[in-house]
Amino acid sequence: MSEATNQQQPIEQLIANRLAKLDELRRLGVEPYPTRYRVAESVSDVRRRFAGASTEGLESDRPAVRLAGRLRSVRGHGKVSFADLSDGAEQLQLYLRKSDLDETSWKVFSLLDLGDFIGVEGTIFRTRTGELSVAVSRLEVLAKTVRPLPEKYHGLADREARARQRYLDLLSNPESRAIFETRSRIVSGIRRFLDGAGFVEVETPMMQPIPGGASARPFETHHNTLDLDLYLRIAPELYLKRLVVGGMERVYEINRNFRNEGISTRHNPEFTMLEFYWAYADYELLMDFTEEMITTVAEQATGGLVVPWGDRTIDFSRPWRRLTLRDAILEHSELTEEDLSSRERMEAAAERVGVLRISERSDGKLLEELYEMTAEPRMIDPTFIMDYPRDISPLTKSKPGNPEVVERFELFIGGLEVANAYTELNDPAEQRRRFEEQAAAGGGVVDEDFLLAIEHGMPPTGGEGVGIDRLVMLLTNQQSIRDVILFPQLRPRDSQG
RNA sequence: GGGCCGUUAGCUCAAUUGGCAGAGCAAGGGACUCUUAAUCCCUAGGUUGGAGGUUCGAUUCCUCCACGGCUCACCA
Repeated sequence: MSEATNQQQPIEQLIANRLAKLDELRRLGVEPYPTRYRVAESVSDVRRRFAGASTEGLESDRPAVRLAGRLRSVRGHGKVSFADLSDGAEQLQLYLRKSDLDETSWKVFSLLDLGDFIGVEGTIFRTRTGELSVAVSRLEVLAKTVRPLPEKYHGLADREARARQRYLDLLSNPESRAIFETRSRIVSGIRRFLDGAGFVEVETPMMQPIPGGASARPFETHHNTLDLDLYLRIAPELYLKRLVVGGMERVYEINRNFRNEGISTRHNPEFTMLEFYWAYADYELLMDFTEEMITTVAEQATGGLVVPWGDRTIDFSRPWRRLTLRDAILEHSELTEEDLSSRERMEAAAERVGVLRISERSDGKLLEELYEMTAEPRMIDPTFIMDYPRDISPLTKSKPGNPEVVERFELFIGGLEVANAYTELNDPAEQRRRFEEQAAAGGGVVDEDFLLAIEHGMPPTGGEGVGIDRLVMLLTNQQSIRDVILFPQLRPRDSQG
């Protein structure tokens, strides 16, 4: 047996060592995976409870605690040992003295490995150096860990492993855990804000017969019983508007969208979007509302309004700049009014700034491309870019007196598109013309069911989508969307290893 | 999908011009009753991502493949 063990690969040997201890525990009559171990408080709770307790106070009180957690490190000194117990968020030092423990507990301790879950009973005290610690009197195994964890000091650095085995990343990299805790605060902060403003949270179909509300390529699936092709939604927009028709004047949904496009530092095939619709609002009101919502959430999540972003900072302080798409181009590039004055001049300008496949782009798309190639990366502090071309905004109401420009804004922060909002088109005849225009240009089908809904009357409405993943990136200073999504899409690993 | 870069022990990282593949942590054995990246002594651990090629000799050079990172394209 031991000869065979020596032939094994290193990781197999490390596992064998742990399995041997597990067997030894069982021989001693100790169950390595007991059914339950109830505790009244966590390691973090105890740290908080005794944070201000003095050495002398603890010495006289000797408060008893019962705790469970994962063993993260051990510093042995012969007949005494120090160890760190973690609840995933915080650690507490354990102090184990052979003379203070029953024989089984001391023996069990010697059979532990880093990463094992244990339960301890003991009293709280401070060591000579002032470290809050538990003088352990009783110790139990709660779950044996049979594989070694990443190294304690450097944690897990390999980016692939961090994404594939997120549990190891969370365990060994506190910064990573902090990102996802902040993400949770952002999402709950948004819910609190919208609930407080009288919005109702709803859930609309993920599987749609016609993928609408955006123009990305959808993922396709099929329902067998109905023998029906379905698409994972690329946006919830057209369903949320049906709810506005139905009298839900303030609705929102925070959920996944799916787009079958490329993967990049700012795109994941499934991503989280907030969409909200507000009857009798328009895009100007939405700008005010968005400033308030995001500054509120940013402050809750980060504690301030000026946050680091790479080697720069983002200042979320209000008011945020608002400028039209045209003005943004003129202000942030060498281009002039002249360059935007005709199709020919725009094409020449597009050529100069490096836009590709110019001839395939509509006039409106060309203008947006010019913006993206010049001004967009420079929008670091929050900026509303308003008044988009009609032909790239088929669900948006035109500006009064100017049918070629629509009441639409996008919000840019840190060079990222974070939100997209419109004064919603609610004229069913005009909506039909826009759908037909899109269809003729190869951009999807006319959604008759949606038209049927708004023919029953949709009030004037403002609607907005906010990319939650990107907002989290901005508020946690992460340059890749993969680092703010727990399980980003990756290629399956070759099973051959 | 294209271009560039990367992949070395369980983890974090070294390795000169193509010349015996190393360290720290973790692991195993030993010492140690206030340490905290504990310390000290000893031991073991490698198909250098995979498959080919060049060479007396390949972690190193070449080709292909896998996965990842960055970037470009796609994403009204």
